[in-house]
Amino acid sequence: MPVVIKQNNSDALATRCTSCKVRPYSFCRCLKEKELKNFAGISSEKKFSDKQNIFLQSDEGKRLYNITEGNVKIYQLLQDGRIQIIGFLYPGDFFGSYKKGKYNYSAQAIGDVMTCEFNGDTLNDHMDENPALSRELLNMTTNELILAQDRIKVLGKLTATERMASFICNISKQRARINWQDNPISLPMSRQDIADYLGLTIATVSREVTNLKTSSVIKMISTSQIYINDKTKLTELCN
Amino acid sequence: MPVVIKQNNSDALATRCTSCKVRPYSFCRCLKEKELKNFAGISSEKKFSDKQNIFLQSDEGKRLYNITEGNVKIYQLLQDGRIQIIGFLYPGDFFGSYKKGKYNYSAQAIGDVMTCEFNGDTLNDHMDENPALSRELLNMTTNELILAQDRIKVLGKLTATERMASFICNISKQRARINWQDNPISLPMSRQDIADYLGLTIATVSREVTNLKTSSVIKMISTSQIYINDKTKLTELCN
DNA sequence: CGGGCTATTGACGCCTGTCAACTACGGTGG
DNA sequence: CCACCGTAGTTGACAGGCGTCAATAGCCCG
Repeated sequence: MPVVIKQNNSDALATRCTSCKVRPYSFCRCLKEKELKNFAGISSEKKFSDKQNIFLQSDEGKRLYNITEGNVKIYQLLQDGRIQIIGFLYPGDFFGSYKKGKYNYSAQAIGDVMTCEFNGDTLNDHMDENPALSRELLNMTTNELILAQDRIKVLGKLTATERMASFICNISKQRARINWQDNPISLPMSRQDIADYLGLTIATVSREVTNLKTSSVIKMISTSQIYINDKTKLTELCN
Repeated sequence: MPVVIKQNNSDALATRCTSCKVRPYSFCRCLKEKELKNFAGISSEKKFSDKQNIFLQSDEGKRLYNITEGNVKIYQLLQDGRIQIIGFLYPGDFFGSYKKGKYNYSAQAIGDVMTCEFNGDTLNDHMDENPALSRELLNMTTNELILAQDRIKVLGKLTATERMASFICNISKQRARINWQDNPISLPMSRQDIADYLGLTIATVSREVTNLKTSSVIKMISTSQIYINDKTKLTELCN
């Protein structure tokens, strides 16, 4: 079970949102300082540990989560057990649903994860009162849609080499966006996760990493630490 | 060049939105009757003919289009000419962008198309005045995102047979959603378009259609008219 | 009836999947 | 501190699904 970290007592509420490190990157950045304490009151911090499911696609529920620390994968399962990872999510990203019905994917923690959990109904009420909130959610959902459309192109047309190259490129860009080190980069997810994300197999992913090493486009600091030697060449490989 | 059909004179404005057949399926359904005339004033009807580009990915612009008649494909081009069709759009769907910068895809008419064109700035202003509008756009964008995520699964994990089956299923469902005949169904797009949509080649698409015919899951009325004989079997093939 | 485009079908090859063996690494216990 | 073990990643051999290319068939329209 997820762990509720702090009770919503007044002290905690006063500082939780105002001191939140990911606020500049999450949808709550649209709120004014004075609204934050109130907003903290409608959310609760929840912690998840490695490989713990945050929710399943089959769950009935309307909860929205904001990642404050760690990484999350969202995925869909096919009947026969095949898995497709829809996306990797990072601090500042949100996921879940504020509508009734089943979720469109399952969500699982990669390593330790800290989240802000919102009830969909409560969030909807807030949107009614504060139009800026729905505008910001519209903005961020539109950005998500753009990312999803780019992924459609990757999975529909790119070769294994191109998929791997664009994966590394995109991780690096994402790190830069939230002001983290963008080279070298650490990969929090396993090779199997990368394969399930790129529509490949673990063997192919491994081979492509080896190829990138051999052509010295990248250098492996460790299994999960990549240093990009030649950004130009990497970008070319992305097509 | 696109053809502007009606000048925004007062008579046309009074009836254009109120008599619009796709309004129950498009984002403007959130507007009240009395707001419609005003809303008609910020849009203009534009017509496009077969294979005409509505905009290119490289265009600078912020225009949003609502389809009132016909079908549109949105697609991305790779450097070397490979094409990935991101989606087929139908009456009631919207596309384009209300933010500054380049579009995320190109849009092209499939057959004759009638649209409502909005200027992004004007639409943004309207969202400021009318929060219901941004809520509705949020709803519809969220639905788009769900469709895109399902497509990620299709392109990442499904076999050619499964892709073809789910394509036919989805078209049928889409027709039902806007209260059109859902069996038999007409396919407005070419085999090449279907291939570029499903991440396959025209040869494979053709072979899969033949397989579905041979196993009498479907029957071809003409090249572009499919009758679904066995919906259960078709659904099973989708996984 | 003929020309041109689109769709179908066949032959063949390649990219990536499958399966399995091997290697690297990290944690645990003696 | 090191031997042991389990998990994760790499690599090789082989196979198969889908792409490529080309020939044929079907269809629309003049």
